[in-house]
Amino acid sequence: MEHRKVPEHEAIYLRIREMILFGVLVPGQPVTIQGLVEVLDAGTTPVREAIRRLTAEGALEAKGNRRITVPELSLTQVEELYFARLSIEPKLVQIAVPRANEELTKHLREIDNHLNAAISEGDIEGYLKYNYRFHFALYEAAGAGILLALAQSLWLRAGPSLRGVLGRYANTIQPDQHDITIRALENHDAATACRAIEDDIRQGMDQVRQVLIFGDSAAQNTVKSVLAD
Amino acid sequence: MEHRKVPEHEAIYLRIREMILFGVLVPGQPVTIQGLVEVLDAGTTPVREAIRRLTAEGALEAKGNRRITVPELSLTQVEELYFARLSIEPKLVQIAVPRANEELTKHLREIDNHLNAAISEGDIEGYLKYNYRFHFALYEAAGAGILLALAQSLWLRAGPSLRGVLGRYANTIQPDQHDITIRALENHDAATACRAIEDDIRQGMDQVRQVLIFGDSAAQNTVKSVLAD
DNA sequence: TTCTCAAAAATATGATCAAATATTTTGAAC
DNA sequence: GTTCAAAATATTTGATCATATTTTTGAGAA
Repeated sequence: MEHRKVPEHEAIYLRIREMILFGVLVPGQPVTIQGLVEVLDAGTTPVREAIRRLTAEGALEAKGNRRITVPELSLTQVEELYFARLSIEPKLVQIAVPRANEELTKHLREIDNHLNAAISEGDIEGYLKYNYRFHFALYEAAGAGILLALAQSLWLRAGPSLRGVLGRYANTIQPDQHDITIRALENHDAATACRAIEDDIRQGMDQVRQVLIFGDSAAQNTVKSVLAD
Repeated sequence: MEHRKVPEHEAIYLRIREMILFGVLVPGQPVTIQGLVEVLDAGTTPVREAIRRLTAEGALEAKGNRRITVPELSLTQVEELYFARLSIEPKLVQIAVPRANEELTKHLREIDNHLNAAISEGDIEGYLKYNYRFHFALYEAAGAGILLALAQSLWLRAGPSLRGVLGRYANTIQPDQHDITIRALENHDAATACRAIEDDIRQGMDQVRQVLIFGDSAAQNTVKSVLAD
């Protein structure tokens, strides 16, 4: 049995990463090395290395004065992410479609069921996790490591802010795009799959954008108006 | 005098980064922490942190067995970079054009002069450095930090392989696109500037691609045929 | 306010331990 | 006696930790 021992710095990296992706650490929150050392009961060196990695990925932000925080997105940064996600993620889907097999669609359906369950239970964290898993199970199928890494970085950047709005407007979540995506995969219909993922990205990013432009009160209405179309 | 001291790990990061970008470290080359500690005359912790950062950026590759190398690009990876660079970098130019002022174009012209001098002297390293500076002086003018970080990562990934081919075919370098770009900036002509950068990216990446497909002997001819168009 | 200084946090060093690779040794078969 | 491969050993490198040093912050005094 090949049980490769995962180095501490790798394990710590993954733990902090999840804390960022799934809402334990929120935008603007200061992150101290010492603090993480205590919370995670780890040594300073592994925590330090994990933080450097996450900073390089844009999941954390190194302020000038040796302070580190979870980034708060500005409006222009949201626009950048909007553009970048729409450039990279549909491409991953396009590559993945011809490589998709029944195993993949079955797996995606499983994840999507968990996702829907989480939504109906109002389980935000569950929603975030299964949504993440859905997208990256799909993206990984493309076998395109560089684009995948870019997508990972983009999710790490968008994740915390996305969580912020979803936490407030969980009821407006529209998982329909996932169904469409899976069906398109089964039909080897790349164009439809790409469009579904594009729409999925737009839905999420639009909410973040609306909150930034109009403040908290706006996102709800915006989403409702989209639903009414 | 406010001389904020740059932390060792930051300085080391920058040094290793340059070694990767400008050809001291070549694709496939194993990189050891201990080795860098000796070469750079540094402590293990700063080197370690710098390596984690560079690994996250794709400038280095962590093999399973705790080994680290400068990545060798596969053909599919080159295609990924091709696509990603063409997605991100022209967008940065598009954003930069309306923000460009005389100071910027003057600076770019300066860099471009150095670049041309380096080419006529057959100074590969100089070429690489000024080419890098040209692109990122332009990209930075966009004021789009996230897209800029993505572009940086893409250059770190493409750089070593690009150097490999340029080192062999320095005489085929076509810096014309830079002239076109600067003039387009002066005319606030975003479309032309974007197209020039696209062509610039294509020229470089095509050479890498050709070498990967047909081996060393092919790139020269391919470039010539492009010139003959 | 501005300055000083102590506490807290980040940074960096070097030592120690563990893991992986490289080298040598061993021993059986031919 | 030679060859080859497996075992044993040595060496290199990576991972982590404890500790010392430096930097920053922020409270309180001038």
